[in-house]
Amino acid sequence: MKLTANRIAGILRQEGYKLTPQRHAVLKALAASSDYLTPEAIRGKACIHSPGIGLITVYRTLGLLSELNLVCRVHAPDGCRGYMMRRPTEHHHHVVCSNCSKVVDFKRCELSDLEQKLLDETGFDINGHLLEFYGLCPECRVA
Amino acid sequence: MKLTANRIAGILRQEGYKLTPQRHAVLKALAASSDYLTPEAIRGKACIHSPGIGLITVYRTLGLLSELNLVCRVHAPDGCRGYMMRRPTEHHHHVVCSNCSKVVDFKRCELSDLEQKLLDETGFDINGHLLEFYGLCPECRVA
DNA sequence: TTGCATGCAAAGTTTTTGCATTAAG
DNA sequence: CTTAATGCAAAAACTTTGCATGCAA
Repeated sequence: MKLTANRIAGILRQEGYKLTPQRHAVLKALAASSDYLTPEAIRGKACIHSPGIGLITVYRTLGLLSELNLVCRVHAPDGCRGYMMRRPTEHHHHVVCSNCSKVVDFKRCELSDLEQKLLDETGFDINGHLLEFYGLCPECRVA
Repeated sequence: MKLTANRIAGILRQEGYKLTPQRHAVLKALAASSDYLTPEAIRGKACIHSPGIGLITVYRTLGLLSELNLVCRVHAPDGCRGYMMRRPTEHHHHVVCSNCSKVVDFKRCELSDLEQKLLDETGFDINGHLLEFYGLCPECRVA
C-alpha cells in the first residue's frame, strides 16, 4: 500500500487543505525518490513541476505533511535534515545506504523484548524508539 | 569504566592537544550531567568554571571530542542537537527521557539477527545502526 | 467570493570561518 | 618561545515569521 503523490493529494483535500501546484510538486518529488531529500533537494526536484517554487513553501509543506504523518525524518549519523515520504502507514524503520542515500523500509523490528528488559533494568517506561540501519545497498556494494 | 573529565583531559594531552581552562570546563559540564546538552547548554554550564567562554569554543571543543570519539550525539525525534560524553567506550545506545532529557546507556542491542535478516531481504550490507529509546524515566513517571 | 497558500523580504537560529590576541606546553 | 587555542566579529547555512498578493475551492 504505497503512498503515491496522488493518494496523498487526496488526503490533503479530505483534510480540507488546498491542493496547490507547489504542494503537488513537493509530493511528486518525495514520491519519486527512493533516497531521502533535504528541503533544498526537494525544492530542486519540485522545480520541475512547479518552477520557481520557494524554499519557504517546501518547509511549510513539510510541516503540514509532518502533522498529518505523511512524511518522516531520516536520521543519519552526521545530521538529520532528510525527509522521506512515509510509505507504509504502519510503524517502520529505515535502512539507509551510506553511499547513495537510498532508503528502504522494514517493519519487523522486534524490540518489545528489549523494551521490557529496559523497563526492568532502568525503570524507564519506554514509549517509542528510533532505529535506523546504515550500510551499502546492493548497487553500491558492487560498485 | 566511566570517562571522567580528568580522564579525558589526560587523553587530550596524550594526543598532543592543549588543556585549556575552557576545554576543561566543557569536559566538566559534559561529565557532570546525566542528560544530553545542546552546545548552548554546555556553554551555560561551562561558564561556572570558565566565565565568559565563547560558544565558538564549545563548538570547536565538541568537534575535537567528536573526532576522538569521546562524545556522541543524541538523536531525539524533534532534533539532533544534543551531545553526551561517550561514557562506555564500547558500542552502546541511549534511553532518553522525553520529559527531562535524562539519558541512560545500555549495551545489549541484539540486532545482529535483524541485520542478517535485512541482508537477506534487502541486499543491504549493514555496517551500522542508530538505536535510541524514548520514554519516561522513573522520576518523571511518578511526577 | 473567501480564506488559505504563496513568495518576497526580513529576522531568528544554529554553526562555521578569518584574524588578531593570548596562553599552554 | 613556539604553536595552538580563544574570542570577537562577521558570514554562512538553515529555518521561521510578517505581510501583501494570488489562487483553489
